[in-house]
Amino acid sequence: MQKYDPASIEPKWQAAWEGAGTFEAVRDPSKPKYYVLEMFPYPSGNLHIGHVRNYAMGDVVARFKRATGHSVLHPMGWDAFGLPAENAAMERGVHPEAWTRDNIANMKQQFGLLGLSLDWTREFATCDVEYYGQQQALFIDFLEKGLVYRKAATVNWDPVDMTVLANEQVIDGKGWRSDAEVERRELTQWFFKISDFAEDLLTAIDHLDNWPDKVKLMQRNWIGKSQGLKFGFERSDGGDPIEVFTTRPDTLLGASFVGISPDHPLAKELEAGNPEIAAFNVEARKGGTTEEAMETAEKLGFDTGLKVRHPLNPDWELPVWIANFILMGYGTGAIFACPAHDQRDLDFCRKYDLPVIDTFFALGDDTPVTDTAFVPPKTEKVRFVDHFTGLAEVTGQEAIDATIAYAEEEGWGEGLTQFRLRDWGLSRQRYWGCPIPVVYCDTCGVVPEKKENLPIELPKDEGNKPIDFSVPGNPLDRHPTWRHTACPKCDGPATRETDTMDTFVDSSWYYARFTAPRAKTPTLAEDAEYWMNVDQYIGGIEHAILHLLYSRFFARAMEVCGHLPEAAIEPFDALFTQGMVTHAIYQTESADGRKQFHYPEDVELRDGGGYLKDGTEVTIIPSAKMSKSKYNVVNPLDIIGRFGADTARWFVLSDSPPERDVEWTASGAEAAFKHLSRVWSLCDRIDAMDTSAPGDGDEDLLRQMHKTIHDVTMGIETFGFNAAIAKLYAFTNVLSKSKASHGAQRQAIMALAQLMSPMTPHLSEDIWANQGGEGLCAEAPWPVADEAYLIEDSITLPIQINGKRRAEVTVSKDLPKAEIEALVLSQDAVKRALEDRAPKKLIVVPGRIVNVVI
RNA sequence: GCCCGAGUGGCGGAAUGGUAGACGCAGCGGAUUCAAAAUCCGCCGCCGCAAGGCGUGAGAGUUCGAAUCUCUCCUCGGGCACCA
Repeated sequence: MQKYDPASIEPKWQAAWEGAGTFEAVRDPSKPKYYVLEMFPYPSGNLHIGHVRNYAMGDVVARFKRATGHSVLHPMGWDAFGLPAENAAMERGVHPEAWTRDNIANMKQQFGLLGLSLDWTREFATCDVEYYGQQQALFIDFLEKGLVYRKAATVNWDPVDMTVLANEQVIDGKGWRSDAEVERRELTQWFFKISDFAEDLLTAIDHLDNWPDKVKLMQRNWIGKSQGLKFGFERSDGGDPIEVFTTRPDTLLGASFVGISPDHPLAKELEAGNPEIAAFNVEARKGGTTEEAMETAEKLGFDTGLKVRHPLNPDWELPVWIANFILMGYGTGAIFACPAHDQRDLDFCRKYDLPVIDTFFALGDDTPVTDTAFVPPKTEKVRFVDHFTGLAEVTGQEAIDATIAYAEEEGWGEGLTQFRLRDWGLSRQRYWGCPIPVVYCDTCGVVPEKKENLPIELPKDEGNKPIDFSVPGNPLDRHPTWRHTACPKCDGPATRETDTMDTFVDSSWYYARFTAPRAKTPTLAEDAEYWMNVDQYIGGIEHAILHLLYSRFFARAMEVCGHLPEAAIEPFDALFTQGMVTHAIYQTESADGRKQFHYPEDVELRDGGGYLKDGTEVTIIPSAKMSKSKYNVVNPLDIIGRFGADTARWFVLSDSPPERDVEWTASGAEAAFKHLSRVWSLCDRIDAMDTSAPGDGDEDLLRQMHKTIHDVTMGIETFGFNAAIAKLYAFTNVLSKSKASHGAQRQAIMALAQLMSPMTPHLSEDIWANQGGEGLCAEAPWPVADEAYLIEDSITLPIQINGKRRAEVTVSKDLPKAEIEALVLSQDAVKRALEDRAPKKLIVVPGRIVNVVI
């Protein structure tokens, strides 16, 4: 008897698939197409167990669709620009490109071990000049259509390193390297006009039927459509009015002060003549630019001494404050504060001792606001204290509408639809990204590069020397020659834009590029028509908002420029967001209270606890995100080396539902391997069987087989991979105990191999060949369940008494209701419970359950 | 701070209004073995000798019937625009 040996099986079948070109996507008009895409990886250099899960899922779909007669596109590429390459360059003195290319080579080799059904002929990296050159062409088209523009935006500025920081490089408000307090600073930057599509991006969500509700909700909230009032506060000193937008104009009578951002033009104007204000603004600009940092930072304010007039009462003056929690890039960069009905404003007013005026009360409760603001609900009735609209009991929405109508009538404000969605700032002051193809000319101003001059390549060095990444700042900026060029318009001397593009730009259209990866234009109409849209997109929930929204915007913008057909403006028909692979953390604490982490291989698990070799008990923190510093990272290569790729694939797909996190356990992986060995050795048994006599159990086995075909097919179609695998386990148990004939068993084994093949393709291929299957299992059509076997003649009905299961009865499937009722009432358990009384009610749900109500 | 999601045996989970705990792990008993590993067979929510009772984070509600729907609370996780 042979042993299951994945190390010999897996390379063999990988070579067979490659030789046959099984996974190359071809446009075949005779078949329905299916485009399955997993979010492409960042080439960190090493395959992570999370990758195995993500790509195993996509591969299940791809292989299943291939088997069910589709022409499948399942490509792979690399999201290769980004910060980690520059960090590596800084730390190790390697060039970002060299580092990235090495990583890609490593990861590609590791991906190869997994036996994924990928079309590698379409591979590209976003740092390939052939890719980012086309991205530059897109940028120029967008610019011509008015979809890109420049404006000032806030960045994190490290005053010591004199460099822009990514949010991730800001730790507790300080620069990660310098430890200096980060400031917010304004730079002129490029923006995509995603706000042009805000309404469409929002309403189109309604038609994304195969997206998770969770993601759709997050996108809706992100776009954040709101109706409000825009109006100006007249300044008492006669200066320009301060424009304000509010979604709660109904609380206007509770106004306490007018607040402006430290970056508001007025704040800057005041700064010039008042050193105190200048000093405050510097202080207020400290801290990161994230919404979280803004919202949780300690609230700081400065009374400018200016006054404005309340629009509803010219005699009522409000002070103007500068406040650090007001963001310039949001609305008009100025607000009116209503402390009684907004918690943030309330906190601020309590701190600076500003008045709090109640204008709403909950019905039946006139307690004035103290420490908790009362936000008037929009749809429930509340008591509106001031009666200028003539309404006493109104909903928040009615009050809002009445106030807007009043403002418009009186001519001091206008109703406005505002989106939370801000335009997408794409400029990055970094080297390792796609250069923005724009030139600045003293005579002609901002000029897009001519398309024939594309691609604008990143310089590999600093002219005469290698780029030194340890020097802060952008190497493109200090490059001796790169930025100097001729104006595309007047041919006079000009300078290039030295900012590069956000890496989100790279990933916003790669799915379209996969349809024609070698084209001399961003896309090719014929290929885009055939392959788009992505039928199934799979990736992490962490991309629920930005990447997916940007991609939806890009598809629309590309359609405007003629790079995608109109049908492809919503690029992902179905989306699946998978969970993480987690692993327990093993931790001990030293005498001084310092935490120490331990590698899983150093911990012995017994009696429900974990112990080190010297007997010390470790604390086990289950299901933690894998992190190198916590010593709980599982290397998939170790697993593949020990058990093979099929085991790794089988394990990450079993146990947990795919959208949820799965915890990696060594015992789980081992169990997966044991199971696959068991399936593999079932073949031996068959060969030893008598071939002639049909067995007694044939009917039973075939019934189970068809049920399993049905259940597993359903499971794969609905992303219930864990449930499908459970059915396969159950069927394996049935099969291994079956006394059915050789013929029936052989049929069952072939079906089992095929049903497992999306998950364990190598093993299945081997069984297929051993049992004399025709051609490759990967190219064989999917088995179809015979309906005749799925219908049971008799069914077991559970009997509930008052909703609790107390007995059961087996009846023929078309027994009339009256006879079922009689049968139920004759049951001992039912008689006992009834004690000669008649039941109050008898509910018979045909084919499901009976409930006796007493 | 704001937004979103998840809580079911010792553990991962199944069941999306109809028999709670499928399937797997761990554990227990047995077979095989000189012995062990591997393999195979069986048991396995909790309390109880049993009959029976209890049981899906907590509390309430809707329903003949709730893990599933509604409300309140608790705990954990994710996202928040320059990480990808």
